[in-house]
Formats: sequence, structure tokens, C-alpha cells
Amino acid sequence: MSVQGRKQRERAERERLIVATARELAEQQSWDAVTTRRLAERIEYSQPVLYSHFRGKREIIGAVALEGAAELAAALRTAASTADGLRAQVGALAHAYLDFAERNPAVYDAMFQLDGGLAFAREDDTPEPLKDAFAALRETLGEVAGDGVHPGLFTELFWASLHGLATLTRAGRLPREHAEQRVELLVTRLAVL
Amino acid sequence: MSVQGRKQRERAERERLIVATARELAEQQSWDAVTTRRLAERIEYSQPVLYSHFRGKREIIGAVALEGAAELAAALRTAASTADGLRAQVGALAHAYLDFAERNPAVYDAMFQLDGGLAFAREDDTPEPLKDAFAALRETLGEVAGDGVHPGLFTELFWASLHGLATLTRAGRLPREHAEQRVELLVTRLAVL
DNA sequence: CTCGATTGTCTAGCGGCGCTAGAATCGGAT
DNA sequence: ATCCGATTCTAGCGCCGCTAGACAATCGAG
Repeated sequence: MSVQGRKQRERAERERLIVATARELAEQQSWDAVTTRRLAERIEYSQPVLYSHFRGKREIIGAVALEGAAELAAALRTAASTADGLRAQVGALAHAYLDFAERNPAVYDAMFQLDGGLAFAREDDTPEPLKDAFAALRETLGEVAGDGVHPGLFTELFWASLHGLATLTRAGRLPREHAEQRVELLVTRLAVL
Repeated sequence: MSVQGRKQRERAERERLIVATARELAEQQSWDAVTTRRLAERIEYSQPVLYSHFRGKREIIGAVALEGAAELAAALRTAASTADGLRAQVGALAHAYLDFAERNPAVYDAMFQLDGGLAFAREDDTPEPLKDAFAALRETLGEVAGDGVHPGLFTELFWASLHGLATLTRAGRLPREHAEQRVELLVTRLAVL
């Protein structure tokens, strides 16, 4: 009865291959270059095979986004736990966030710029990895929200600021030159230490 | 000799029509709905006419973006000049910015999310309206940067925060519910009053 | 062991996209 | 009235996301 099992494993493996290949192609060239034809060619299957795993291109982007969210959450927790003292922790958290966006631009786009068909904001059906990445931010930032300020709300604001810095920098709207100073200013001003 | 003049005017008029129609269609439906075919049909010319005014779709988006930048700059200046006191001015500025993004989502996308082929960051060839919108922010925000903080850098950070709030809210990533409180918190914490 | 049914994969094609070459038409100057 | 240059259009290229239907491989029942 292990025949079915083997098939299932092979199928799951192929799904991982699709997601990994899409991500790779997006990082190498851009999401525009990730067409169903090229993706199919790279995994050495025909186009329709993609549609037996995902409803369409959106869902593939969504899968990359979820993978990215899990990695981001882990990176944030590592950064926060490595630093000593509140101030350093918040700084490390912010840097880790911006580093992630800078080093994985395509994944970051999949998460926050493209339509990956992922639900949000409605508490219930937001995918777990995304909630967890937010939770990772909140664990540290909740400590510096200040008296009488809701930790969740404070985290949302801090996150939005990071997101703005990340996207505007990457789009060439903000010179990379003083990126460091902007982060420092953000941490100093927003966090109550 | 006014024949040439009339033709030039008609041509300029048609160009305005193209930009206005693209903007309208984008706001009504979405930028995805703005295809060269549909756009051509709405202005009652054939597709290639669009290419006698713009290099391609990107440039049309860029034209909408520039129009939007000029409007945003004006809205920001009006807001700042209407309020009394530094604190109120900064608050009004922030609200005006977010209102603009909320009320003109397609235009905002043209400016900051889509590729309109506009240069940035390199001081020299950034289009005038964009520099001016940034200048409008700086005029007010420069007053509250705080001692020893470069006004331009402070403005960049404040702008990035607003941009983050605008995009994440519009994408449904942040609940609209406490939007007001987030802005208040941003103003209170970032600005040195 | 055979043979129909089920499952999996592929070929081929649909409608729509941005963009362009070359035909057709128009309008002012001679 | 006729020509010629500018303007506009028709038609079509190569690509996109997606899917119907043909075909092959695999499995379970007789």
C-alpha cells in the first residue's frame, strides 16, 4: 500500500520544486519573467501540470510569500534574541527586517506588493506564517510601545514605517546613502526606551 | 499661419484626453483594466495613436503620476497652511497625505507602486512635480526634525512612514479601524514639537 | 494474464496583451 | 485639380494566463 504513499511524496516534492523554481527565477530576473511557460520549462513539465498544483499564477506567488513569511519570522526572532538590551534589540529587529527585504526583493514583493491571493487583516483567515511574522515583531516591539499605547497598534505603526523604508529604498525613491541614519532615527523616536 | 497652431492645440488636447481617460479608467476599475485597446476605444481613436503621444503604456502611467504629484503637492500645502500651530500643521499634513492616497488609489499607485518609468533619487533628473511634492512635505516637517537632525532625512523618514501606512492600509494589511490613532501616534512620536 | 477504468500528462488552442509595419486616407500648397 | 507629406487605420507579431480534449501509463477485477 506504499505505492500511493510514494506518489504523494513525489507530488509534494514536485510542488516544492515549482515554488522554489518560481522564487529563484523571480529573484534572478523579476516576477515579470516568471511566466507559466518559462516556469514549466524549468521544472521540465508541461504548463498544465502547474495547474494541477495551484489554481493559477497568483497561488504560486502566494506560496512563495508564505515561505518568505516563515523565514522572515525566524530572522526577526534570531535578531532580537541575539542583541543585548531593549534598544539594541529594537535596532537589530529593524535591521533584520530591512535586510530581509533588501536581500530577498522578489520574496518581499510576493508578500507585500503583488497579489498572491492571500487574506489579511481579517483576523480569522490570515495565513499562519504571516500572523507569526507579525507576532515576531510584536514580541519585541510590545516592550517599547510606551504607557497607554496598545502594543498591537504600536507594532502596526512601526511595521508600516519599516515597510515604507523598505519599498521606497528598493524603488530608488530614497537614496541608500543614509539608510542607516534613517533606521536609527526611527528607532530612537518611535520606541519608548 | 495659425493652422499649425490649431493642430498643435488639438494634439495637446488629445494628449490630455488620453491621460485623463487612463486615470479615470484606472480609478473606476484598476490599472489592470487600462489596456491600450480599451484606452484607444474610449478616446475613440485606434491603438497606434497612443504611441504617437507616448512611448508606451509606462509613459502613460508616468503622465498620470506627474499629474497626481502636482495635486498632492497642492493638497499638502493647503492642509499645512490651514492649520494653526506646529502640531496641528504636522497632523493636517499627515492626514492630507493619507487622504490623497485613499481617495486616489490608482493615481497613488501610478506614483509609487507601478513602473511609470520615472527617475528618482538621482537629484538631477527627478521630475519637477515629484521634487515639489517632497518639498511641500519638507516645508512643514523641517520645522519639527529636532536639533541636529537633517531636515531632509527627517522628511524622508516621515514620508516613508506615511507611505507604509497608506499602502498597507489600502492593501487590507492594516485594519482601517484605528487608522486615526496610528497617525496621531506617528505625529506625536516622530515630530519634535 | 487480460482488459476496461482511472489517473496523469501532453499537445494544441482560445482570447487578450503591448506594440508596430505598412496600407489607406486626409488636407494644405502648388 | 493634383500632388505630397502628415496622420490615422487595419492587420498582425510574439507573448501572456489558462483550459479542453487527446493520449499514455497504471491499477484492480475477472
